[in-house]
Formats: sequence, structure tokens, C-alpha cells
Amino acid sequence: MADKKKLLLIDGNSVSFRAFFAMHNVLDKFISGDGIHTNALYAFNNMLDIILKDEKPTHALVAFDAGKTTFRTEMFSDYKGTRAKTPPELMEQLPLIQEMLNLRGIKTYELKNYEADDIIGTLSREGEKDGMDVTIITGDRDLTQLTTDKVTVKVNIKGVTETEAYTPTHVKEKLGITPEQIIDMKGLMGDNSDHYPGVEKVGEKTAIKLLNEYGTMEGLYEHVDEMKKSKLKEHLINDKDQAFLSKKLATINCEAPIEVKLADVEYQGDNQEQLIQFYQKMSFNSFLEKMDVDTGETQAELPEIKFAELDAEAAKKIASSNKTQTLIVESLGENYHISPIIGLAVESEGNFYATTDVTILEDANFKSWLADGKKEKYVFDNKKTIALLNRYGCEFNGVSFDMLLVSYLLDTNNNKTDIGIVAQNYGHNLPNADEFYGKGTKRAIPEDEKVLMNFLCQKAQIINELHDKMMQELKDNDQDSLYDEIELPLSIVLASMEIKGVTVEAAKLKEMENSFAERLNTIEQKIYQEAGEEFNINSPKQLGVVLFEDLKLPVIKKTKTGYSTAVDVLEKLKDKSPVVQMILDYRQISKINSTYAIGLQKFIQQDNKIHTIYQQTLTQTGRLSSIDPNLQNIPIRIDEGRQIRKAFVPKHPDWEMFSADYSQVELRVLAHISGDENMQEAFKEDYDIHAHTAMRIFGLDTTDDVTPDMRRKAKATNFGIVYGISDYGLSQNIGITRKEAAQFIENYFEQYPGVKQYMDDIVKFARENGYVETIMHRRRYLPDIHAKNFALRNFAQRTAMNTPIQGSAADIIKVAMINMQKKIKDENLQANLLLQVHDEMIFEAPKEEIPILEKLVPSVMDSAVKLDVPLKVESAHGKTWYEAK
DNA sequence: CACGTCACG
DNA sequence: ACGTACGTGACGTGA
Repeated sequence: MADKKKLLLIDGNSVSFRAFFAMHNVLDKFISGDGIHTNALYAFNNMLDIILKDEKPTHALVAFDAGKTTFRTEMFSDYKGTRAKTPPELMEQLPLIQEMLNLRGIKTYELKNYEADDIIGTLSREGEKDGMDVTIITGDRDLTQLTTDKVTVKVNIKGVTETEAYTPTHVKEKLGITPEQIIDMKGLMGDNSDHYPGVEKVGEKTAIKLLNEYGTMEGLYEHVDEMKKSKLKEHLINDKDQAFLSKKLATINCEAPIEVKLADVEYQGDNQEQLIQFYQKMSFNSFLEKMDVDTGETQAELPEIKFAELDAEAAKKIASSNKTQTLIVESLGENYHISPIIGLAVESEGNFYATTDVTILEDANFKSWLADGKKEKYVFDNKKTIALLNRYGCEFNGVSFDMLLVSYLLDTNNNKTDIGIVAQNYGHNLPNADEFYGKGTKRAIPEDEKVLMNFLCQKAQIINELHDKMMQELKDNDQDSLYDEIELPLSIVLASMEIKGVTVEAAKLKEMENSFAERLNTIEQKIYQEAGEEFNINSPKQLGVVLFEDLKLPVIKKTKTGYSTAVDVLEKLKDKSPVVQMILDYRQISKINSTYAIGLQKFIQQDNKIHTIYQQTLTQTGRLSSIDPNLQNIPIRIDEGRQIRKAFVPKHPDWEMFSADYSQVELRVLAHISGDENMQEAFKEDYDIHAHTAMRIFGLDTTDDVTPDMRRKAKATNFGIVYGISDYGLSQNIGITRKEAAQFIENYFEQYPGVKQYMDDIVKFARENGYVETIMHRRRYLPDIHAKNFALRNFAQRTAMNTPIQGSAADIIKVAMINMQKKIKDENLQANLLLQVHDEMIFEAPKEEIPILEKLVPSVMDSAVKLDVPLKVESAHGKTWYEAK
């Protein structure tokens, strides 16, 4: 089969479009020497590398649209009438994309009066006839109509590097119709983005149903008169002409008068020399480097840097320099609180020093340089560096540039804790940890320590190279104070919280584990008895069979893989069988036992403490996250789970736990940024906000008339508003009809017109700017705000509404944490800030300090940021975290 | 390694 | 007609 011919056809326009929006957030970072944007070019080429490797085509062609008018616009003048104009930043890249494709040995082609689809359709049929396997790459699902046993259509999903492969079987599975029926479906349902109508009120679902019954549109219309009288029938008859026209428009012409022959499109491979010149012109460093190392292992091919041993002599030089120096402290394990340092590197005044001998950390000169806050340093991941050095008895201060933090602030998606990956995102070709050390069982430190040392020096060099550019971008985005005053100082606070750790009594957890195990046993036996068989209750699959097949309970919801057995489903089945409540109980206890009672014990270290890791550069909103273990989701809502908090204690028996939380920060933030007068008034007057909302949306005169149920619904509505509300979501949440929910929302917006205005404005802002931001200028890019796909676009809109709220609340508590840490130091308190749970800080402190904290902490928290409404803080204390409520 | 489920704000 | 609340992490199951 070695001579099997393979034809690759790419829809140039739709893939370029996809490529452009996939990298829209870095639009301004990708500019060639002569000022032309290159983001789509870059993404297209990335995709091409992957495709060529996967497909190994013998023949290839990329088809483009020739212009606005085609045989379709002749048939229907408004074809693609509402399609947004191609952005000029993409327009200027299209000729470059064609040029690059030609340099990569791939022919491009366009034909007057025809679309790229028609060229692809025609060639794919010719290829098939010639016995070739054909693969089509496109961003447009319409092309799936071309699928046959020989022709696979791969549609880009999530940007351009991933595709979904459509074979006739996959089309059948996904849509329930054959590829040939797709044009009938399109005819019936029309196409919004190409702007041609189908039959009114007929969408994908209805169209597929009709086709399953009648086969084709022609078959359907032969029998339309026999249909029962219905709205659907009326619409079908009224829109018959439109439907047939739309079918024609949707049909790809597989007999276009193309002039290229299969023999003309043989894949030539790269034109090395000219391609290198082209990449240089575009400043595509990573592609250039890839070409050089194409033949061998990346590891061996890593360029060599000149470096000396980081020894006492080097340390002396480093310590005496007053220049900014770059430090790499390398560890390899999963968890930097446990894994050892395997090497260090320093760049100093243009010289590189590296070592794998950690005894350098005992050198007095080196130690004092590390600790000296006046000696300026660059690093990648300050928090991790502080924590690692701390375990070797070294203090670490003086960082001005943390490349990880900056890359995250510039784009929350560029948040990988691996310098290699971040460097790659900036177009530099540094291997990431998987590439350098190997993956899974193959992971190992290189035998030749020089190889490792060289790698660490490379890291230091990349940090230096990217510093100016990244800091300038931060300034351009008006994010320098977010970095200088919040994230960088916070990394030091978080390091100290992680290092201190929280004391957890293993014995207490063990005791709970035993009692839970006993109860689980009892419930388990009862369930088996009731069900009449033994099975694995923890397996949703087995449980589904027992509940819905053996016990024949009604199916409420299905998941992709089978019956849903989630809580909301089981709640509805409670009165149908006693086994349901038992399963709910079993689930609850089993969760608490495995995740917390048993799970947490594994993380208690020699010092009786748990040292979590706060991820500072992960979330898309600016919140922290906590891993290994997650200490931000310790149970509280149900008392059985809440008991777990009794194991969290202060480090000395006569100390106490102290906690303080913001009350309704997110709603207060919303009142502030929306400027809504009614909501602001409620907070200024310190009303019960949910009761106040209830009074307003139910049209009452006073909050005295608000019933608990009204308050509950108003509270849910307030939450919904913060999340970017939909009537369906709200109706599900509080168990009312969708109509009622819609009415609620309407009332809400009438009562809080400023909130309505904010929701509209922020979505508009996102559409115009491609991102939204918080009060401290934290950014989140939302490329999907332009998505064609309804669900994606709606999701982006809700995110646009929610992110400034959730993100500004995150900004506020971060400021409070930094200020609090400083106060503790200034006032010489022994209290330790240990945990943060999004709107709450948890401390341990000597009993005598509790009265001080009760005043100090709320005042620091409510004055962290000045808003148009007051911030409110509540605090509590007790012998364990359980009692500090 | 993906999925379903469920713990938190 | 579409398919839904926003943000997280960890566990057990089963391909």
C-alpha cells in the first residue's frame, strides 16, 4: 500500500477565518517587520504542520473564494447578505497565506463565480474516481455533505489545531441522517450565516425528523398533502419554493469547470531556502528553529550556551553585582513543597552560571544575595521559587519581574506553569518539561548534568529576552499597577501561607473515617436488600441499570453515556422507592469519606500540617485556586460534612482559629460598577438585600410583606443576575416555569435599570474590544463573543457579564490580604494568615489577639478598595475551624 | 484518560 | 430552533 495516493483539500477561506479568531487575542503580538498582522498566518501554518504529519498526502490543494459574486448570488441576490465583512487585519494576511502555502509546496486555486466549496467538491470526486483517499479540512460543517467511504471531512473545533473527523458513519451517528441528506436538511432549515431562509419554524431537529420519515425533500413534498393539519404543514406548504431554492444554494457543485488536474496538485514539500527567508521576514522564530532541528531529537539539538559552574567564586561575583540578575531554581516533582531542587542557574551581567550541586545554598554570599530585597531579580514563578528555597534554609526577596505572573495578566489563557510552554506562546523554541525530561515513566533527569545546566541557562536567557516586551505590553494595557501592587506582592503572601501550612489532626479524621465506614456498610446492605441484588453503588452505570431497568423507575434525564443519576434526578424519584433516599445518603457519606476524611490524611506532613498550593495564574476571572489538596471546598453546607472542619486546628492548643468574610461582595461590586441607584441605596442603608429585591420584584410596599419563599426566589434571582441570567437557568434553579422566570427577570430589570444597562453595555464592550476587564484592569479575552455557534456565543456573553463582577471581587480580597499581612507585621502580631476561600480569610492566633483581630481584620477588609457602596465584613472565632463560623 | 458526580464560593 | 446559569478540584468507574 506504499503507493496509495492521498489527496488533501483545504478550504482556505474558512480555515483562515478560524485561524484568525483562534489567535485574535494575540492580534497585536503578531506583526511582521512591515507592520502586517500575522496571527492567522501563524495559526494556519501550525495547523498545516499537524495535518501534514497526520495525513502524509501525496497530493494537496488549498481552495479560496474568488470574490463576492458567484452563481449562487445570481440565484439569490441576498446570499451571504448579512455576513460581516472580513476584518481588514485578516484581509491583509490572505495573500501571505497563499504565498506561504506555495512555499510549502502546496498549490492554491480559486475560480471566478465559484466558491472554495465547489472546487473542493469537484476535486474530491475526481480524486475518488482515481482511487485516492481524500481528506478535506474546513471550518465549515456544510462540507460534511461531501463525506463518502473514501472522503473524510475534518472540521476544525476549538481553534484550528483540533478537528472532528466526519465519515458517513459519524454523520449518521451525530445527525441521524446520511451525508446526501444534509442538503435536504439545510434546504428545510435554511442557513443563518449564509443568510438564506428555509421553512419557517423548522430547525435541525424538525428537519431531521422529517427526512427520517420521507427520505428527501422531494419525497416529503410528494406526501405533504397527506400530513395531518398542523402549523408545520402550513409552513411547509407556504415556504416550498424557498426550501427548494435553499437546497440548491446549499448544494456543493461537484462539476465546477476547474482547470486544475490532479496531476497538477502533487504535494512538493517545503521550498527550504525561500521558506526560511519568508519565516525570517515574518519573524516566525519557532518555525525557523523547527526547520533546523527537523531531523533529530529536540533535546540534543538545544543550542548551547556558554556557562560556568555556579560555585563560591561565582557567588561572590553575583553577590557583589548591583545589576539585575535572573535566577532559575529547578525542581521536577509534582509538588514543590516536597520535591527536591535539582539545579540552579543565574544570569549575571551577561554571564551564565549553573550547578546541580545544591550545597551552593549554604554559601554565605549566595544566601545573602538571595535574601537581599535591594538586589533586583527576574524569575519565572516567584511563589514557587520562594517555597523551594525556604526548604533549603534560604530567604528570597527582590523580585521585580515574574514572567509567569506577567504572561497570565496579559492573557489569562497563557497561564501554564511551565516556562517552556509560555516561551513557545511567545514564539521562542524552548522545550517544555515533558519535552526535555520526557513524559510519564520515561521522565528522568538527563545523565549528563551539563545538558541540564545548559537547559536552565536557556530558561534564564528567555526570561531576559522577553522582559522588555512583556513589561511594555503590561503598561500598554494599563495593567502595571495590577502587577506591581497586587499580583507580585500577593505571590509573597501566598508563599508564606503555603509554607506555614494549616495544622490538621489526623486522629480526628481517622476517627471520622471509621464511623463513616461503619455507616456506609449498613446503608450498603440495606440498599442491596431493597434492590434485591448486589452491585457497585459508586458506578453510575450499574446504578442506572438497577434504578431504571430493574426497578423500572421513570427516566428523568439522560447523559451522553446513559441514564443520569445525579442528585436533582434522584430528588425527583425519592417517593417512588425507598432505595433512592438510601442512595442519596450513601453518596453523601461516601463523598465526604473518600475526598475528605480519607483524602486529606494523605496530605498531612511530618509537621502535622497540610501545605496546599494556591494557583495564582490559573482561573479566567482572577480568583485563586487551591490544589494538593483543595482547601477551598471543605464541606460546610451539610453538618455531617462540616464536621471535617473540626480537624482543622491552630498550631498551638491555646490558640484559636479566626475567620472573616465579605458579605455579598459580588452584589456590592455589581451595585458599584453598574451604578444602579436602587441597588446602591439598598447597600448604603444596609437593608437585607434579598428581602429588598423580593419587595421590589414582587411589587410590595414594605419588606415586612416578604415571605420566606419570596426571599428565596429573590436570592436565586440575584445570583442568576451575577452569573449572566437566562430564564431557563433560573426556572430550573428555583423550580418555577420558564415563563414565570422570564417575568421575574423582566421585573428585576425594571426595578434595577442600571443593572440592565450594565449588562447591555458590557456585552457591547466585549464585542468591540474582544475582552472585558475588572476594576483593577484584570483582563479576560472572549474570542467566542463573535462565534457563529449560538451556544458558544451565548456563553461568551454570560461570561462578559460575570467576569468583571467575580474578578473585581477577587481583586478586592487580594488587596485586603496584602494589607492584612503588612498590618500583622507592623503591629507585631503573632497571628498567621493561613487560608483564603474567595471571599473569606482564615487565621490562627493566640487567644489574646482575637479581640485585636476582631477590630483590625474587618477594618482592613472593608477599606481595601473604595467603592460607591460600603463593603461589609463578618467575623467569627473558635477552637477549630468548625467553631469559627 | 474521559466522564459523571459532587464539594466549595 | 438553538441550549443554558459563573468560577473551581478531586474522586471512582470503566473504556
